Amino acid sequence: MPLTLYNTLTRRKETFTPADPGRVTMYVCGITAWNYAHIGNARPAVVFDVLFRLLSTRYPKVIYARNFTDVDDKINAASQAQGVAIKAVTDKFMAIYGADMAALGALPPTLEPCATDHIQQMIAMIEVLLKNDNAYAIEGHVLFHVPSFAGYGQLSGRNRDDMIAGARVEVAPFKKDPADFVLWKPSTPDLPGWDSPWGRGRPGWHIECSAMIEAHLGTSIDIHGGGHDLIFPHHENELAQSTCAHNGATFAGIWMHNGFLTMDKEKMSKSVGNIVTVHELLKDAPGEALRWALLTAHYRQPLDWSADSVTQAKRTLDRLYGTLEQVTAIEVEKTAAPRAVTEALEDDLNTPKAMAEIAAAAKALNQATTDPERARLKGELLAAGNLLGVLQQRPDAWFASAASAKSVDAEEVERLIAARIAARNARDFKEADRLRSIIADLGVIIEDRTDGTKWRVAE
RNA sequence: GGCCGAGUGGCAGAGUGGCCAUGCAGCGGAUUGCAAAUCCGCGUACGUCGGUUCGAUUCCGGCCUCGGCCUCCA
Repeated sequence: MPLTLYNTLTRRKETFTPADPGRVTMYVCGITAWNYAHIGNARPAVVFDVLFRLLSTRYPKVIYARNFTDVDDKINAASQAQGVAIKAVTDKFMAIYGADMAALGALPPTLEPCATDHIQQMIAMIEVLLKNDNAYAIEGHVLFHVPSFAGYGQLSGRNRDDMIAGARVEVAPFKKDPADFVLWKPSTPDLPGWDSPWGRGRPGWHIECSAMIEAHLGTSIDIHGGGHDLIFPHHENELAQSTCAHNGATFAGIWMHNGFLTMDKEKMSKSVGNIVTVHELLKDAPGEALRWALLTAHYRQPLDWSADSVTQAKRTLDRLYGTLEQVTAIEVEKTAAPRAVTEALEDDLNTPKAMAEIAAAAKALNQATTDPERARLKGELLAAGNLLGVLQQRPDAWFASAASAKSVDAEEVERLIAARIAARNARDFKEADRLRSIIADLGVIIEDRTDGTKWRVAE
């Protein structure tokens, strides 16, 4: 089945056809490294990780780049407030972000370029834009001249007049056009800056992505992704710059944007203050449960985050790992994921549908009566899980990590279970039930199976 | 004001012009010493008012409600 993806630019689903099937390119806007990432920041990382996994099963080489913005006013402010070097701030939060995303099961991207390593490329691109009359230098600034690009506004679906009418920012007096945006701006001695033909300065926000894409992926890329709020102005401006710098070449084949995470229906945002960081969430829940919760809604839909969504995700995974635990002894047969799962993902990453099919695969495994059947179905379930980036742990490791989140005295539980087994063997069921009731009071559920008594921590 | 989304059963959340989403929770049954796990089964779900249609949750239009972007933002 062909892979179809929704293209923000055309506002419809399109068949994905890479320019070069031997080298598929994807660029996703990452984060500004100034603080802990919140769970909303994690949504694109997880969503595009699923796409990365899916593409990797279809194409021999997929280059996935996710950038870090490491020069920015918020970073400067954090550096001054904390009295530490800028690089100390960015290094710290890039490392934390990497660890957090890894905990969420996101594979490392092929490339993670930093803005400050590409200043020369940015300057070079700005010079091209100046030469092409798409930009002008004035008072130490270089500005992109929006009217010079006829296609401006296509991506976000707005025209210039609307934008000017709705503008909430004061227009700098030296702008030729109110919509013009900064490519380069002067810097002060106390702030980071680089020498340039226009004096010591620093780049505008949008140019870094254009320059890094050109440097690492090429003039045109197959997929450009990011959060919905980046459509305007960030991606609109990137599109304008890159297209103009490359004489009209198509910048990105497909533009993809994930919807927002909300808290009580309101956008999760640091400025609103209704955020919960991945770092904090990981203290109470396995990363895999957070990942599952992030994928329960289609990526373009809004997703309301709550403690309950995590609990529910965890329970669902408990069930799936429970199914896998039952077949621990069965040797896996190497197979592809069930077609239904793959097809769901090929339809614009319909992860909820894929999850429904994973549930069906687990049910089939539970229903299986012969070992060869179990071996095959186990293989299918694991392959399906791998596409979504879940179910790859050993079941006992999953249950152990879930248990460790609560403080349960494992030795005490084991001792009580042994006592209960002795009571059962003596057919003293009254005593056995009394012991189980004590165990239950510890928050532990036990299961008598043919291969012995297992226990796990209740919610 | 301009542009763009969304409103589905107790909760989460897909999808479709006529038949089943799925998961969690709940109820009944099988199984179990009792449980748990698993399996089987159950619940008159589609914001509202009109229109198109043999038939609409699904298409069209009005309305209501909520959210997003237009400024840094995943």
